[in-house]
Amino acid sequence: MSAAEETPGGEDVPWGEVTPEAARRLLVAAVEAFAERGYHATTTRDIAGRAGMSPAALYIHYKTKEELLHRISRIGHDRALEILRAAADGGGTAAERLADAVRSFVRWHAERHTTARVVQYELDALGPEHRAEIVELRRESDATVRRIIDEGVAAGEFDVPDVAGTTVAVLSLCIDVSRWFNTQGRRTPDEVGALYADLVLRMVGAQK
Amino acid sequence: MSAAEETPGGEDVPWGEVTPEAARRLLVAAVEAFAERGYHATTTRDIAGRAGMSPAALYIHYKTKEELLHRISRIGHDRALEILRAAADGGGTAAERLADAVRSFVRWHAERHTTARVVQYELDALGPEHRAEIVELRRESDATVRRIIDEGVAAGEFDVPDVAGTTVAVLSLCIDVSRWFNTQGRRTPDEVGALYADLVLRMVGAQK
DNA sequence: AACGAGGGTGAGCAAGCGCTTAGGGTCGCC
DNA sequence: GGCGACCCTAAGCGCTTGCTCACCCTCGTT
Repeated sequence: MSAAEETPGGEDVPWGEVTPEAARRLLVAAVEAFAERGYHATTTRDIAGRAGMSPAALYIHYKTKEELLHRISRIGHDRALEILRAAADGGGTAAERLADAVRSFVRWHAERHTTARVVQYELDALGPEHRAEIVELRRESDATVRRIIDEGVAAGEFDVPDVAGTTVAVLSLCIDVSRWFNTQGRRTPDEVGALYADLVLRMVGAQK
Repeated sequence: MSAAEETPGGEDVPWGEVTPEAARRLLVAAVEAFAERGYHATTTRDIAGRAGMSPAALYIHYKTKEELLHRISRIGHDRALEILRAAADGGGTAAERLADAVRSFVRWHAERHTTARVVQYELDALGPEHRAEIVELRRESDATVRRIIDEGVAAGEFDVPDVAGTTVAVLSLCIDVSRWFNTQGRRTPDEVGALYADLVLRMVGAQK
């Protein structure tokens, strides 16, 4: 059920669900290129070159450059939503679930910040139907976080005057990690996740 | 000293400092186009067309398309920094100054979200020297916010375990407003500014 | 009336784009 | 060992891109 396959060792293999191997190599190359230069500034020749293939090889596995972006975006959004739902459906108080959601969501946006950058910031490059499909997934992410906050308010754990606005702010804060996070930087994904979980608990007025 | 000229009536005229008028029309057209489609997806023909001119007219006023982006980015960053500094240098407690900074900074990112989107998200499209110049302005924005938080901690107003990390988070939160804010949406720039000022005060543990 | 300067245009160049097509090498399978 | 299925490539088509260039129109000045 997971969006990422696992090795016998047990760790995640990103893009493990993309087969055959040549198609996966192209997709990984596209993620890197899109993250570095943006979708429109990336050429199909560049993608194919990074995957060690000729420009024409791309079109054996994908109909268009936009289909590549869509596949990346779809898989990434599925994974992000899965992470949020796992936290929301976990046990514990609303504060614990919210902290858990933010921690794992932020960690993903930091660790996979190349993927996340494409997923979160290249939405407008998708065609209309593909964009609509992705927008729907985002709505579900929003609803998942909002539900946790709602429950925290109902339980008296949180003090939140504006649930809808706070939900947008929380998600926006987490997503933007993929823009500024740098692997060379001082903080690890775990540290950023912990910091952000703390900040978000403060935003919702959870008592420590 | 203001980055925006004023009419006799007193209200801001954005891009008022750009002359002559034809150059300003082109720049405004470029801001709209870049915000809608992104820098790389925008053609010089599109920019000139929006300004009611032929493609060649653009090159009378700007050497390259990149110079247009740089002018936009430079003016926008100057304005953003000016807003932050005005709040930081204003009177009152650290909490009042921080709330003021967030409120006006967010309001600008919401009101001028087309400009802000270009300014904040098209940094990578700049050439190396131009990018370096803009990165330096961002460092100054960061330092300005950090100073307010530092002072609040020193005065015992705030409780912030990680000042550097919290500064990044606060700026990131504000900047990302330009990505999701929609003029058609339910909230006014003022409302978002007020909400975010409240959220940020909670993040730094300011007592109400 | 002549003129020079500066802001504008129509046409188009060289390069690069997304994508297609004809064909070739390498398999497993009978 | 013959053969079709599957990947992949070299070459290139039609189009768009950023940008240029030769020319022109509209001024204020003399």
